[in-house]
Amino acid sequence: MDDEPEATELVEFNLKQAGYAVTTACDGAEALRKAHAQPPELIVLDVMLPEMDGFEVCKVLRLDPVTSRVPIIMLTAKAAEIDRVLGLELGADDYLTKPFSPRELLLRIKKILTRAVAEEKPREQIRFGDLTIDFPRHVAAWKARAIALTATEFKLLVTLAQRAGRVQSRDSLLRDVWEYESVIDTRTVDTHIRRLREKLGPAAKHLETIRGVGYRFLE
Amino acid sequence: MDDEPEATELVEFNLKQAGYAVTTACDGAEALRKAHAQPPELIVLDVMLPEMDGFEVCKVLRLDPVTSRVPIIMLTAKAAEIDRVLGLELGADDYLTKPFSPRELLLRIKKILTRAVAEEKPREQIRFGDLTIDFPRHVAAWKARAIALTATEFKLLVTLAQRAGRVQSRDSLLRDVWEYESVIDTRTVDTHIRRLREKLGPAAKHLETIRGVGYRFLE
DNA sequence: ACCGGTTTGTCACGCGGTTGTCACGCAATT
DNA sequence: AATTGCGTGACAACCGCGTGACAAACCGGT
Repeated sequence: MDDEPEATELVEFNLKQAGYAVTTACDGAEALRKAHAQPPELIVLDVMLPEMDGFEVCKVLRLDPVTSRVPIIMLTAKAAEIDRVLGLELGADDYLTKPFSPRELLLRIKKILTRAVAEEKPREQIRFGDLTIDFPRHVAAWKARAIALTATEFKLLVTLAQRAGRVQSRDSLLRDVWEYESVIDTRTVDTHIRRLREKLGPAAKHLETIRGVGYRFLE
Repeated sequence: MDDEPEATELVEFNLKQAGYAVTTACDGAEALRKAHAQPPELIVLDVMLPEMDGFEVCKVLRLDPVTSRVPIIMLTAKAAEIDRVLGLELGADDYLTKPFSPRELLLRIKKILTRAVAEEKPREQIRFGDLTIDFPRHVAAWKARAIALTATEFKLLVTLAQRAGRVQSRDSLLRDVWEYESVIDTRTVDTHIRRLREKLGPAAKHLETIRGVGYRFLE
């Protein structure tokens, strides 16, 4: 998905050469439509797009449950934008600054895809010591003893645990857990973290506060 | 690295003329040895080589972690080979078909080198000897031992480390770390540098003061 | 539709760590 | 020797976060 036709073709050619199945789109709306209809394993997204820019596309892709977990590699012209791209405001998985070599892009794609399949398995059920989180059953447990959590609390826990080790800002948590109702106070996150900690009891040690930044799930 | 001595000399002469430091090799094995011992910034590689051909050399260079990220320009006689050269199998960054002009070669080299420095930054985890800085985890560590830093201190460290080797004035640090315009005293930077040094302990040797100018992160 | 209990978002308050500032003294530069 | 620049210690204001409380929204059962 790119604005310059020849750049799109170059990427397409190299990816197909490498054995990947490729679908292209020449603007953001088309990209969103195709991605929703048939979610790909990975998305290469240019920031510079006609009409809707790559940032917007990225946000929408993350909001749509169908595509929210698809890895995204962003192509950007300015190095100054990387903080926005990776800083979980957008939540891209990787990025490249233009101009880039096809080889570099292939390396990134390979890396992300192997990581994705490695993470695919334990996604249904995550374990951290005595803490178990069963995603499909919607149950969290401490030493085989179930912990009664509300929907929001569970979603918050899952969101933190899935990105274990990585700091999540309040804004990014609001996006992922509350699916962006932008009118919500960031302090609301605090309250739910507190309730989570109360209910988790001893397992609350996994929930770490990074002052001035956000929260982190400690492994 | 070429098979015909006079062609090698021609390339070598032109590159040195342009101010590059050049090392040559007259066969594949020698090229690999030299490249591994002292990885260059860029490799110009002829396909036609005695014993091991350029394709083989290219593959081995890519497999060796020491040289896997070094850009490669391949010199080839046949236009038909370019797909193989640029594709995933070999992963060269660019190519030239013989005969070519020295000027053309210089242009390609320049383009790739400027691209390489632009791509150097995208790292979410930086290492300098025993000092590790993990951006998404928001953790700095010395010899695998975490260092407790506040939000501002961490941001200051990251800003300095990302531009390692380059001096940063107090004003530019204020802009990058504190983000808003300087309603803040420049001496405030000193205090935070001090606190950083205290907490970094032995790793503080990376933080250098350039009197009258600013601060620099030493590698 | 009604009602009780639960869930959820918001607010005010207070503590404690963080942060910006200043004065002082030393070191380097002139 | 004078001057400029930086490190150091101390301190006060501030801000971010945890906490308790509360009301609105929600949900399931009758």
